[in-house]
Amino acid sequence: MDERDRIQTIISILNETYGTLSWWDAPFEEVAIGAILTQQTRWENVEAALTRLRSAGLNTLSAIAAADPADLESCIRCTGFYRVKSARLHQLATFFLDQYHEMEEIDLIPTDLLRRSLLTVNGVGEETADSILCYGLFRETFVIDAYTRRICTCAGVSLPDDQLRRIFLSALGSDNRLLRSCHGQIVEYAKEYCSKKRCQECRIRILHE
DNA sequence: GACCAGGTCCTTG
DNA sequence: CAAGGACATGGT
Repeated sequence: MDERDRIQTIISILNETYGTLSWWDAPFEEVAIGAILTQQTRWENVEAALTRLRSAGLNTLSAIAAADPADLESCIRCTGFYRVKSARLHQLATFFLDQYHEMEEIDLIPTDLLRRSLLTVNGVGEETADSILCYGLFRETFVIDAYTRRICTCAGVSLPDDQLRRIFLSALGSDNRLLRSCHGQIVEYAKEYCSKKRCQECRIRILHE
């Protein structure tokens, strides 16, 4: 059983377990903000920060670009790394506002070009870029994060991120709905079955044989 | 009180 | 280039 087969099997097990998932359904700007805030951070803490940002009227890119850093920091403190993240939010916001004036302009940019462009923003790495592209802009890409790696390792697949991404993409096809569903399934499954203590119940582990 | 969380950047060897 | 550290709060 090669890497590709194992990943195909992972996908089948996830589909049997959850069916198609609707996951991280949020407006583009909140996806972009959340993608930065969730770096190395539990989602519950990100939710709390998003709530604070909304109350403060700082849940849009233009508001963030114009905000006093201290205000931004106080809203996102609960996500940790708040000084770094405040700077990253500001950089991402000004990137979008400087480069594109309307969403229609963004929609015209091919995905790989937009991806490379996002990666030039300080504070935006591969995972953050793919999250914004996949969940915020409905593009054809796939998110490789700690959960994806953990599940793959469980299945006996250890490959560099870029190869994992290629294999998942070719296995899943170009439907954005399926791409986001699969990554959502991975997160749900990893949280439920691949935590430190109960990795025994993980069906994906069987692929080791 | 240690240890980890849906990363990324910068500095060293 | 690989490895190691910094960034920081909140939950187990």
